[in-house]
Amino acid sequence: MFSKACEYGIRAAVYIAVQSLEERRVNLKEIAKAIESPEAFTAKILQQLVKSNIIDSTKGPSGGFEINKTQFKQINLSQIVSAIDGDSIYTGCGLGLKECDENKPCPVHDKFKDIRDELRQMLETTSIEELSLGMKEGLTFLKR
Amino acid sequence: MFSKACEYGIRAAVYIAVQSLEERRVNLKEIAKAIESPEAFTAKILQQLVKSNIIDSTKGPSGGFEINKTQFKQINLSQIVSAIDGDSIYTGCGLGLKECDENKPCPVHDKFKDIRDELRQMLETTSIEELSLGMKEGLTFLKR
DNA sequence: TTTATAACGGATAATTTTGTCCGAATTAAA
DNA sequence: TTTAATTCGGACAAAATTATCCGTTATAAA
Repeated sequence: MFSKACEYGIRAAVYIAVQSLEERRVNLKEIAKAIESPEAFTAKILQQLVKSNIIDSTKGPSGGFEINKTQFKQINLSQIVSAIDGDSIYTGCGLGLKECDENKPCPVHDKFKDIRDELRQMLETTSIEELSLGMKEGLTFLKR
Repeated sequence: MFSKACEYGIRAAVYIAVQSLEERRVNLKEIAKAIESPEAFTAKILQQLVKSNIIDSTKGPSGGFEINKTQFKQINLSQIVSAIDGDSIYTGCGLGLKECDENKPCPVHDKFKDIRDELRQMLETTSIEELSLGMKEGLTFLKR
Protein backbone atom coordinates (compact mmCIF):
# COMPACT_ATOMS: atom_id res chain seq x y z
CA MET A 1 0.00 0.00 0.00
CA PHE A 2 2.56 2.55 1.19
CA SER A 3 6.30 2.61 0.61
CA LYS A 4 8.61 1.53 3.41
CA ALA A 5 9.68 5.14 3.76
CA CYS A 6 6.07 6.13 4.34
CA GLU A 7 5.49 3.39 6.90
CA TYR A 8 8.52 4.57 8.85
CA GLY A 9 7.35 8.14 8.45
CA ILE A 10 3.95 7.47 9.98
CA ARG A 11 5.40 5.42 12.81
CA ALA A 12 7.97 8.10 13.56
CA ALA A 13 5.36 10.85 13.49
CA VAL A 14 3.14 8.97 15.91
CA TYR A 15 6.04 8.34 18.26
CA ILE A 16 7.08 11.96 18.18
CA ALA A 17 3.48 12.97 18.83
CA VAL A 18 3.18 10.72 21.86
CA GLN A 19 6.35 12.19 23.33
CA SER A 20 5.31 15.72 22.49
CA LEU A 21 2.18 15.16 24.54
CA GLU A 22 4.52 14.96 27.52
CA GLU A 23 6.58 17.92 26.39
CA ARG A 24 9.44 15.61 25.44
CA ARG A 25 11.57 16.44 22.44
CA VAL A 26 13.14 13.26 21.03
CA ASN A 27 16.21 12.68 18.91
CA LEU A 28 16.82 10.45 15.92
CA LYS A 29 18.44 7.65 17.86
CA GLU A 30 15.55 7.34 20.27
CA ILE A 31 12.98 7.45 17.48
CA ALA A 32 14.71 4.78 15.40
CA LYS A 33 14.99 2.54 18.42
CA ALA A 34 11.38 3.08 19.44
CA ILE A 35 9.98 2.21 16.03
CA GLU A 36 12.69 -0.30 15.07
CA SER A 37 13.71 1.46 11.89
CA PRO A 38 17.13 1.96 10.25
CA GLU A 39 18.57 5.11 11.79
CA ALA A 40 20.13 6.84 8.79
CA PHE A 41 17.19 6.08 6.55
CA THR A 42 14.80 7.37 9.17
CA ALA A 43 16.82 10.59 9.30
CA LYS A 44 16.07 11.21 5.63
CA ILE A 45 12.39 10.67 6.15
CA LEU A 46 12.27 12.95 9.17
CA GLN A 47 13.87 15.66 7.08
CA GLN A 48 11.05 15.34 4.59
CA LEU A 49 8.52 15.70 7.37
CA VAL A 50 10.32 18.78 8.65
CA LYS A 51 10.30 20.36 5.19
CA SER A 52 6.60 19.65 4.90
CA ASN A 53 6.06 21.40 8.23
CA ILE A 54 4.60 18.29 9.80
CA ILE A 55 7.21 18.08 12.55
CA ASP A 56 9.66 20.61 13.99
CA SER A 57 13.38 20.06 14.50
CA THR A 58 16.04 21.65 16.69
CA LYS A 59 19.77 21.20 16.25
CA GLY A 60 22.41 20.90 18.91
CA PRO A 61 22.50 19.35 22.39
CA SER A 62 19.04 18.52 23.74
CA GLY A 63 17.82 19.05 20.20
CA GLY A 64 15.59 16.68 18.32
CA PHE A 65 12.08 16.46 16.90
CA GLU A 66 8.71 17.45 18.22
CA ILE A 67 5.22 18.34 17.07
CA ASN A 68 3.63 21.62 18.02
CA LYS A 69 0.66 20.80 20.19
CA THR A 70 -1.45 23.42 18.51
CA GLN A 71 -1.13 21.36 15.29
CA PHE A 72 -2.08 18.04 16.80
CA LYS A 73 -5.63 18.14 15.54
CA GLN A 74 -4.70 19.43 12.11
CA ILE A 75 -2.05 16.91 11.14
CA ASN A 76 -3.57 13.81 9.64
CA LEU A 77 -2.34 10.67 7.92
CA SER A 78 -3.14 12.05 4.50
CA GLN A 79 -0.59 14.85 4.90
CA ILE A 80 2.14 12.44 5.94
CA VAL A 81 1.42 10.05 3.09
CA SER A 82 1.34 12.89 0.56
CA ALA A 83 4.60 14.32 1.88
CA ILE A 84 6.43 11.03 1.44
CA ASP A 85 4.68 9.01 -1.28
CA GLY A 86 3.06 11.87 -3.17
CA ASP A 87 -0.57 11.59 -4.15
CA SER A 88 -0.31 8.77 -6.68
CA ILE A 89 -2.29 6.66 -4.27
CA TYR A 90 -5.21 8.98 -4.87
CA THR A 91 -4.72 9.91 -8.49
CA GLY A 92 -2.95 6.98 -10.14
CA CYS A 93 -4.77 4.33 -12.17
CA GLY A 94 -5.12 0.96 -10.43
CA LEU A 95 -3.73 -0.80 -13.50
CA GLY A 96 -0.94 1.69 -14.13
CA LEU A 97 -2.44 3.47 -17.15
CA LYS A 98 -1.19 7.00 -17.66
CA GLU A 99 -4.51 8.19 -18.88
CA CYS A 100 -7.46 6.75 -16.99
CA ASP A 101 -10.53 8.72 -16.03
CA GLU A 102 -14.29 8.77 -16.40
CA ASN A 103 -13.97 9.37 -20.13
CA LYS A 104 -11.51 6.60 -20.83
CA PRO A 105 -11.61 4.26 -17.84
CA CYS A 106 -9.61 1.10 -17.32
CA PRO A 107 -11.66 -2.04 -16.62
CA VAL A 108 -11.42 -1.57 -12.86
CA HIS A 109 -11.70 2.19 -12.75
CA ASP A 110 -15.04 2.49 -10.96
CA LYS A 111 -14.35 -0.27 -8.48
CA PHE A 112 -10.98 1.19 -7.57
CA LYS A 113 -12.42 4.63 -7.27
CA ASP A 114 -14.74 3.48 -4.51
CA ILE A 115 -11.94 1.87 -2.54
CA ARG A 116 -9.61 4.80 -2.95
CA ASP A 117 -12.25 7.31 -1.97
CA GLU A 118 -12.72 5.43 1.26
CA LEU A 119 -8.98 5.21 1.80
CA ARG A 120 -8.69 8.93 1.23
CA GLN A 121 -11.58 9.61 3.58
CA MET A 122 -9.93 7.48 6.24
CA LEU A 123 -6.51 9.09 5.85
CA GLU A 124 -7.95 12.58 5.91
CA THR A 125 -10.04 12.03 9.01
CA THR A 126 -7.40 10.22 11.04
CA SER A 127 -5.43 12.79 13.02
CA ILE A 128 -2.06 12.33 14.61
CA GLU A 129 -3.73 13.26 17.87
CA GLU A 130 -6.15 10.38 17.66
CA LEU A 131 -3.34 7.92 16.96
CA SER A 132 -1.11 9.20 19.73
CA LEU A 133 -3.90 8.92 22.29
CA GLY A 134 -4.35 5.23 21.50
CA MET A 135 -0.61 4.80 22.04
CA LYS A 136 -0.63 6.70 25.28
CA GLU A 137 -3.36 4.50 26.67
CA GLY A 138 -1.27 1.45 25.83
CA LEU A 139 -3.80 0.14 23.34
CA THR A 140 -1.60 0.27 20.25
CA PHE A 141 2.05 -0.37 19.41
CA LEU A 142 4.76 0.82 17.05
CA LYS A 143 7.14 -2.11 16.85
CA ARG A 144 7.35 -5.87 16.22
CA MET B 1 -1.25 -0.47 -4.57
CA PHE B 2 -0.12 -3.34 -6.76
CA SER B 3 3.32 -4.01 -8.22
CA LYS B 4 3.96 -3.15 -11.85
CA ALA B 5 4.14 -6.87 -12.55
CA CYS B 6 0.67 -7.28 -11.12
CA GLU B 7 -0.74 -4.40 -13.11
CA TYR B 8 0.60 -5.91 -16.33
CA GLY B 9 -0.71 -9.29 -15.23
CA ILE B 10 -4.26 -8.05 -14.76
CA ARG B 11 -4.21 -6.13 -18.02
CA ALA B 12 -2.84 -9.13 -19.88
CA ALA B 13 -5.42 -11.45 -18.37
CA VAL B 14 -8.26 -9.14 -19.33
CA TYR B 15 -6.95 -8.85 -22.88
CA ILE B 16 -6.58 -12.61 -23.20
CA ALA B 17 -10.09 -13.03 -21.85
CA VAL B 18 -11.59 -10.62 -24.35
CA GLN B 19 -9.91 -12.48 -27.21
CA SER B 20 -10.87 -15.85 -25.79
CA LEU B 21 -14.48 -14.72 -25.93
CA GLU B 22 -14.04 -14.76 -29.71
CA GLU B 23 -12.16 -18.06 -29.69
CA ARG B 24 -8.91 -16.25 -30.48
CA ARG B 25 -5.70 -17.54 -28.99
CA VAL B 26 -3.17 -14.70 -28.75
CA ASN B 27 0.62 -14.67 -28.56
CA LEU B 28 2.99 -12.69 -26.41
CA LYS B 29 3.77 -10.09 -29.04
CA GLU B 30 0.14 -9.23 -29.59
CA ILE B 31 -0.58 -9.07 -25.87
CA ALA B 32 2.36 -6.78 -25.11
CA LYS B 33 1.36 -4.49 -27.94
CA ALA B 34 -2.28 -4.40 -26.89
CA ILE B 35 -1.55 -3.50 -23.28
CA GLU B 36 1.61 -1.47 -23.99
CA SER B 37 3.87 -3.51 -21.76
CA PRO B 38 7.50 -4.60 -22.13
CA GLU B 39 7.43 -7.87 -24.03
CA ALA B 40 10.05 -9.93 -22.21
CA PHE B 41 8.84 -8.84 -18.80
CA THR B 42 5.28 -9.64 -19.75
CA ALA B 43 6.43 -13.12 -20.77
CA LYS B 44 7.61 -13.77 -17.23
CA ILE B 45 4.33 -12.65 -15.78
CA LEU B 46 2.30 -14.77 -18.19
CA GLN B 47 4.34 -17.77 -17.13
CA GLN B 48 3.31 -17.12 -13.54
CA LEU B 49 -0.32 -16.99 -14.57
CA VAL B 50 0.06 -20.25 -16.48
CA LYS B 51 1.60 -21.96 -13.47
CA SER B 52 -1.25 -20.72 -11.32
CA ASN B 53 -3.71 -22.21 -13.81
CA ILE B 54 -5.28 -18.86 -14.50
CA ILE B 55 -4.48 -18.90 -18.21
CA ASP B 56 -3.55 -21.72 -20.62
CA SER B 57 -0.62 -21.72 -23.01
CA THR B 58 0.23 -23.61 -26.18
CA LYS B 59 3.69 -23.78 -27.73
CA GLY B 60 4.57 -23.78 -31.39
CA PRO B 61 3.10 -22.16 -34.49
CA SER B 62 -0.35 -20.70 -33.91
CA GLY B 63 0.35 -21.16 -30.22
CA GLY B 64 -0.22 -18.53 -27.56
CA PHE B 65 -2.38 -17.87 -24.54
CA GLU B 66 -6.07 -18.27 -23.85
CA ILE B 67 -8.54 -18.67 -21.04
CA ASN B 68 -10.86 -21.61 -20.88
CA LYS B 69 -14.38 -20.26 -21.21
CA THR B 70 -15.67 -22.61 -18.54
CA GLN B 71 -13.42 -20.77 -16.05
CA PHE B 72 -14.50 -17.28 -16.99
CA LYS B 73 -16.83 -16.90 -14.06
CA GLN B 74 -14.46 -18.47 -11.56
CA ILE B 75 -11.35 -16.43 -12.22
CA ASN B 76 -11.37 -13.19 -10.28
CA LEU B 77 -8.96 -10.36 -9.59
CA SER B 78 -8.06 -11.74 -6.20
CA GLN B 79 -6.56 -14.87 -7.75
CA ILE B 80 -4.45 -12.87 -10.17
CA VAL B 81 -3.20 -10.53 -7.46
CA SER B 82 -2.38 -13.43 -5.14
CA ALA B 83 -0.56 -15.28 -7.91
CA ILE B 84 1.72 -12.31 -8.62
CA ASP B 85 1.95 -10.18 -5.47
CA GLY B 86 1.14 -12.82 -2.89
CA ASP B 87 -1.38 -12.05 -0.18
CA SER B 88 0.58 -9.43 1.73
CA ILE B 89 -2.01 -6.92 0.62
CA TYR B 90 -4.53 -8.79 2.76
CA THR B 91 -2.38 -9.96 5.63
CA GLY B 92 0.41 -7.39 6.02
CA CYS B 93 0.33 -4.57 8.56
CA GLY B 94 -0.38 -1.13 7.11
CA LEU B 95 2.63 0.28 8.94
CA GLY B 96 4.93 -2.63 8.13
CA LEU B 97 4.99 -4.28 11.56
CA LYS B 98 5.80 -7.98 11.49
CA GLU B 99 3.44 -8.70 14.32
CA CYS B 100 0.20 -6.76 14.18
CA ASP B 101 -3.18 -8.20 15.05
CA GLU B 102 -6.17 -7.69 17.33
CA ASN B 103 -4.04 -8.50 20.37
CA LYS B 104 -1.19 -6.16 19.54
CA PRO B 105 -2.48 -3.71 16.95
CA CYS B 106 -0.60 -0.86 15.35
CA PRO B 107 -2.20 2.58 15.66
CA VAL B 108 -4.03 2.22 12.35
CA HIS B 109 -4.87 -1.46 12.56
CA ASP B 110 -8.65 -1.17 12.78
CA LYS B 111 -8.94 1.54 10.19
CA PHE B 112 -6.80 -0.33 7.73
CA LYS B 113 -8.68 -3.51 8.36
CA ASP B 114 -11.89 -1.93 7.15
CA ILE B 115 -10.30 -0.67 3.96
CA ARG B 116 -8.57 -3.93 3.24
CA ASP B 117 -11.67 -5.97 3.86
CA GLU B 118 -13.44 -3.90 1.26
CA LEU B 119 -10.56 -4.22 -1.14
CA ARG B 120 -10.56 -7.97 -0.65
CA GLN B 121 -14.31 -8.10 -1.12
CA MET B 122 -13.99 -6.12 -4.33
CA LEU B 123 -11.16 -8.24 -5.72
CA GLU B 124 -12.91 -11.48 -4.88
CA THR B 125 -16.20 -10.50 -6.46
CA THR B 126 -14.77 -9.01 -9.64
CA SER B 127 -14.54 -11.77 -12.24
CA ILE B 128 -12.45 -11.75 -15.36
CA GLU B 129 -15.71 -12.27 -17.23
CA GLU B 130 -17.19 -9.05 -15.94
CA LEU B 131 -14.10 -7.09 -16.90
CA SER B 132 -13.87 -8.57 -20.37
CA LEU B 133 -17.49 -7.76 -21.11
CA GLY B 134 -16.89 -4.08 -20.37
CA MET B 135 -13.99 -4.19 -22.80
CA LYS B 136 -15.98 -5.94 -25.46
CA GLU B 137 -18.65 -3.29 -25.30
CA GLY B 138 -16.00 -0.64 -25.82
CA LEU B 139 -16.63 0.93 -22.43
CA THR B 140 -13.19 0.32 -20.93
CA PHE B 141 -9.58 0.37 -22.14
CA LEU B 142 -6.25 -1.32 -21.49
CA LYS B 143 -3.70 1.20 -22.70
CA ARG B 144 -2.62 4.84 -22.43
C1' DT C 1 10.86 -34.87 -42.06
C1' DT C 2 12.20 -30.31 -41.99
C1' DT C 3 11.37 -25.77 -40.74
C1' DA C 4 9.55 -21.98 -38.56
C1' DT C 5 6.92 -20.32 -34.65
C1' DA C 6 6.00 -19.62 -30.10
C1' DA C 7 6.34 -20.50 -25.02
C1' DC C 8 9.82 -21.64 -21.40
C1' DG C 9 13.82 -20.90 -18.31
C1' DG C 10 18.03 -19.11 -16.77
C1' DA C 11 21.38 -15.44 -16.75
C1' DT C 12 22.17 -10.76 -16.89
C1' DA C 13 21.31 -5.66 -16.91
C1' DA C 14 18.98 -1.29 -15.68
C1' DT C 15 16.30 1.27 -12.55
C1' DT C 16 14.17 2.35 -8.28
C1' DT C 17 13.89 1.93 -3.54
C1' DT C 18 16.00 1.20 0.64
C1' DG C 19 19.75 1.91 3.45
C1' DT C 20 24.66 3.76 4.95
C1' DC C 21 28.50 6.99 5.63
C1' DC C 22 30.55 11.05 6.65
C1' DG C 23 31.53 15.78 6.85
C1' DA C 24 29.25 20.50 7.56
C1' DA C 25 26.30 23.52 10.11
C1' DT C 26 24.03 24.75 14.29
C1' DT C 27 23.50 25.32 19.09
C1' DA C 28 23.07 24.14 24.04
C1' DA C 29 25.85 23.11 27.88
C1' DA C 30 30.29 22.90 30.21
C1' DT D 1 34.87 30.23 24.49
C1' DT D 2 35.27 25.57 23.82
C1' DT D 3 33.20 21.21 23.41
C1' DA D 4 29.91 17.94 22.41
C1' DA D 5 25.43 16.80 20.69
C1' DT D 6 22.42 17.00 17.26
C1' DT D 7 20.18 17.86 12.64
C1' DC D 8 21.27 18.56 7.69
C1' DG D 9 22.93 17.40 3.08
C1' DG D 10 25.34 15.06 -0.36
C1' DA D 11 27.57 11.02 -2.03
C1' DC D 12 27.66 6.30 -2.00
C1' DA D 13 26.12 1.18 -1.43
C1' DA D 14 22.94 -2.68 -1.17
C1' DA D 15 18.75 -4.82 -2.24
C1' DA D 16 14.57 -5.31 -4.66
C1' DT D 17 12.00 -4.64 -8.66
C1' DT D 18 11.62 -4.07 -13.41
C1' DA D 19 13.29 -5.23 -17.79
C1' DT D 20 16.25 -7.57 -21.45
C1' DC D 21 18.71 -11.34 -23.86
C1' DC D 22 19.39 -15.70 -25.60
C1' DG D 23 19.44 -20.49 -25.94
C1' DT D 24 16.11 -24.63 -25.22
C1' DT D 25 11.92 -27.09 -25.89
C1' DA D 26 7.67 -28.17 -27.95
C1' DT D 27 4.74 -28.33 -31.87
C1' DA D 28 2.07 -26.99 -35.89
C1' DA D 29 2.54 -26.30 -40.67
C1' DA D 30 5.02 -26.80 -44.95
